[in-house]
Amino acid sequence: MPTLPKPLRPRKTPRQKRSEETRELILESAARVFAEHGYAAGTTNRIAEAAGLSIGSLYQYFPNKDAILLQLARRHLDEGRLAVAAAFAAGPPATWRERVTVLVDTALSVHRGDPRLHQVLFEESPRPPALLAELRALQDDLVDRLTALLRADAAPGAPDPRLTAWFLVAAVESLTHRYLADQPTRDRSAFRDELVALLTGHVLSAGARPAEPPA
Amino acid sequence: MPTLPKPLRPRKTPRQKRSEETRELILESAARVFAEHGYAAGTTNRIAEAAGLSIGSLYQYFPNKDAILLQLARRHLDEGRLAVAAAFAAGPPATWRERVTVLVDTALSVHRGDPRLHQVLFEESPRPPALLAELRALQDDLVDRLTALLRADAAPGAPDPRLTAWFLVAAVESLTHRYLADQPTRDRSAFRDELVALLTGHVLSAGARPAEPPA
Amino acid sequence: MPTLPKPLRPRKTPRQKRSEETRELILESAARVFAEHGYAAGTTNRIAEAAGLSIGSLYQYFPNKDAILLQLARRHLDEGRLAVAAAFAAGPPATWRERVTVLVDTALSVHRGDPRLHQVLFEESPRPPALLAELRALQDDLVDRLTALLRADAAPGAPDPRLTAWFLVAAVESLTHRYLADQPTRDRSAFRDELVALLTGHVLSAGARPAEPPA
Amino acid sequence: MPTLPKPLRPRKTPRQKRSEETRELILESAARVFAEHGYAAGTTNRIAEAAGLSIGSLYQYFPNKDAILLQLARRHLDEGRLAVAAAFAAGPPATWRERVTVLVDTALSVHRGDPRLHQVLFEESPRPPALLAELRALQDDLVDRLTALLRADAAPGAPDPRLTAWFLVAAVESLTHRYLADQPTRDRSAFRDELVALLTGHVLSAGARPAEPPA
DNA sequence: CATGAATGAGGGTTCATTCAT
DNA sequence: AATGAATGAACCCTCATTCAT
Repeated sequence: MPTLPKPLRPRKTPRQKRSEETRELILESAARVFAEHGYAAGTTNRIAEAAGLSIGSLYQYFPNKDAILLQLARRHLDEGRLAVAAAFAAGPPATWRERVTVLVDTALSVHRGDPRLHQVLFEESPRPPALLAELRALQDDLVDRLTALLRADAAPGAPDPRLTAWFLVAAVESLTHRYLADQPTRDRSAFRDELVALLTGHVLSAGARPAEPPA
Repeated sequence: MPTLPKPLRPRKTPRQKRSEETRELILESAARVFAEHGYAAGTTNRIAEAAGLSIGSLYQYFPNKDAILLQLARRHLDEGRLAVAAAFAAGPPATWRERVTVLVDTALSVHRGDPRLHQVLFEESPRPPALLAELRALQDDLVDRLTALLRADAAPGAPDPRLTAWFLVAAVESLTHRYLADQPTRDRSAFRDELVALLTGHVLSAGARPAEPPA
Repeated sequence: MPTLPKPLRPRKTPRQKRSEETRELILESAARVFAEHGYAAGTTNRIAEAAGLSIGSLYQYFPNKDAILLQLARRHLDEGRLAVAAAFAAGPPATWRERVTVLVDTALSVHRGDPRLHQVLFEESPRPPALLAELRALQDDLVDRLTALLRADAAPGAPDPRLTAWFLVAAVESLTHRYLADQPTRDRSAFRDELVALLTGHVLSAGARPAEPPA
Repeated sequence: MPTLPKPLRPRKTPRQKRSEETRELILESAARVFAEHGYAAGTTNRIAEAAGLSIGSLYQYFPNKDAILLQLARRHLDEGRLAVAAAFAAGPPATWRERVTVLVDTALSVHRGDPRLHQVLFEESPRPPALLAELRALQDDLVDRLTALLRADAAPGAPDPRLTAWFLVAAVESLTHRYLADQPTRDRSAFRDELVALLTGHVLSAGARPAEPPA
C-alpha cells in the first residue's frame, strides 16, 4: 500500500486504543497508590493525580473506586490462573523436585510485582464474595491437582494427602510473599533453592514414592 | 445525695487502679472492634460504644486512635517476646524436633486470639516505623538464636544457616496464620504434626547433625 | 426539698430537651431552605448554615438529607390528618355551606405555612412510596367521607358522587395553594367567600338535597 | 433591540434547515428526559444521548442547560397563547357554558402532552424572572378578557369580577393538571362535564346575566 | 460541525477530635 | 473525670461545560 500523503493518513491513536491506554494508566497508578497507601488512604483523588488526570476523567473510566480495585484483583488472579495452567499444560513434570520448582518459580514471578499490593487487594480491601470465591477456587484447583499426584505416589500409611497438598500451596505462596517483603537475603536463588529443598524433602518423606533420580 | 461526713467517706478509691481498668476495657473493646471491622471502619465512636463509654472519655485515656492501635500492637509483640523468652528460658530443648515443636506451639498459642486482629495490627494499619522496628527486632532475635543453634550443629557444606533460621521462623508464623484463616482441616493437631514434620525434616537434612534420638 | 445552693441546682436544658430543640431548629431551617431553593439546590450545607450549625452537627440529628425531607413531609401530613379529624370530630356540620367552609378554612390554615415548601415536599422531591401512600390515603379518606355524605343527600340522576367529592377536595387544595402563590387579591376573606360559594353552589346543584335554610 | 444576556442568546443563527431540525430533535429529547427524570436528574448528557448526539454537539445548539429549558417553556407558553387567541379569535362564544367549555377543552389539549413536563418547566426548575413574567402576563391577559366579559354581564352587587375571572382561570388549569396526575376517573368526559358544570354554575350565580339559551 | 475525553466545582456524607457543661 | 454535641477536613462521586482533534 502506498504511503498516503500526510494529511490523509489515518489519524493515529484511534479512539478505542487511546481509551484503552487511559484505562491502563489509571490501573497502573491505582496499583502504585494502593501499594503505597493501602486501601482506605488510596483515595480516588490520589489515584487521579498519580495518573495525571482530573478526578472527573477517572470516573469516566471506572464507575467507582472498588471497580478499580476489582479489576486490579482480577488481573492478579488471571495471572495466577495462567501461570498454573502453563505449569501443568504438558502434564506435570516427572519428579517432585521439578514439580515444586515449577510452583516456586511461578509464585515468584506472580508476586514479583508488589507484595504490598497483593496484600491490599486480597486481604485489606473489601473483597466482593465473587472475588473471594474465585480466589479460593484457584487455590483449591491447585490443591486438587497436587492431591491427585500425591495419591498416585502415596505410600501406605502416608498422612492425609490433601493436607500435604495444602501445605505445598500455602508454603509456596506465603513464604514467597514474605520473602519479597522481608528480603532476608539479597540472593533470590538461595531463597528459591532452600524453599524447593524444604518442600521436596517434605513431600518425599511424607510418603511419596521417591521416583526421583538419587540426589 | 447529701455529702457524707468526711470520716465516713470511703477511703479514696485507688484512682490509679480504676484508671488502669478503664484503659484495659478500652483496649479490649478496640481489639474486638478492629478485628471485626478492620482499621478504617474501626471508628473511635464504635470503640467507645463497645466499651460502654462516651467518646469524650475514651479520649481521656488515649490521645488518639493510633495510640490505641499502637498499644494493642505492642502487647502482641510483648506476648511474642515473652513466649520466645519462655521457650528458651532454661536453654533450648535438646532435639530439633522439640525445638520446632516449641516454636509451633508458641505460634499457635500467640495467634489463637484472633488472626484477623493480628492482620489489622501488623499489616493493614499505618504502622509507625518504631513499631516496625520492634517487630523486626523480635523476629531477628529469634532468627539469631536459631542461627546460633544451627551453626553449632552445622555439617560442613550446609547452606547459609541464617537463611535456614529465617525459613523456620517465617514458615511457623506464616503457615500458622494461614491455617487459622483457611482451616484446611478441622483437626488442629494434624496441622501441628505436619508442620513440625515439615520443618524438622528440613533442618536435619539441611545439615544439622542428626543429634536426635531416632524417631 | 430545701432549695439547693445555686451551684448545685440541677442544670437547665436537660440533654433530651436541648437535643429536641436542635432537631427542631434544623427542621425549621430546612423548611426555609427547601422553600427558597427547591430540593436539589437545598443542600445540606445550606441547611446547616441556615441553622447556624456545622455540617457535622446536622448529621448527628438526621442520617441524611432525605430523612430531613421526610420528617418535614410527615409533619405536613400529620397536620392535615389532624385538621380533617378535627373538622369531622363532632360529626359533619349540618349544611353543605358549613361543610365546605370547614374544608376551605382547614386548607387555608394548613397551607398557610409556605406553599412553595408544600410543592417541594410533595411534588419535586423524591417521595418514598410509603409517603405517597400516606398522602393518597389521606386524600382518599377525605373523599370517602364526602362521598358518603353526598350519597346520603343524593337526588336521583345526580352525577357520580365520588367524582364530585374528588372535585371538592381537589379544588379546595389546588385553589388554596394557587391563591397563596398567586395572591390575586390581598383580601383573603374575599377568596374564601368566593371559593365557598363556588363549591357550595356546585354540590347543591349537583344533586344534593338542598337541606339548607333558604339563602 | 437590546442585547440579550450572553448565556441566553442562541449560539448561532440557524441558517440551515438541517440545523433547525437538530435543534428540534434536542428539544424533543429534552422534553422526554425532563419529564421522566425531573430537572436536576435531567442531565445534559442524558439529553444528548436521547437525541443520539454527542454532548459536544448539543452545546453547539444551546449555550447551556437552562437555555434548553427556557426554550421548552416558551413553547408551552406560546402554545397557550395560541390556544387563547384561537378561542377568542372570532369573538368569545355567546354563552358562558360555551365559553367555559372552550377554556376547559383548551386546557385539556395543552396539558395533554405531559403534565409532568409542565410541572418541571414551571414549578421545579429555576425559572428566570423573564419567564415568570411572561407566564403571569399570559394568565393576566386571560383574566383580563374574562373580567371584561363578566363586567359586561354583571348584575349589580356581584362580587369582584376580577376575582371571579381568576377563579375561572385557576380552576381550569389547576384541576385539569390535577386530574391528569390523579385520574380519579378514567372517563375524561365525565371530568370535563363536571368541571364545565362547576364553573358555569358559578359564573352564572356569581351574577352574570343568564343570557343563555335554556340548555 | 461533530466528537467525546477532560475538567473541576460542588454535593452528600463520615469520622477523628475538641470543648463546654 | 465524664459526657456527647459540635466541628470541619476529607472522602467518594456527579455533572455542566470546554476544547483538542
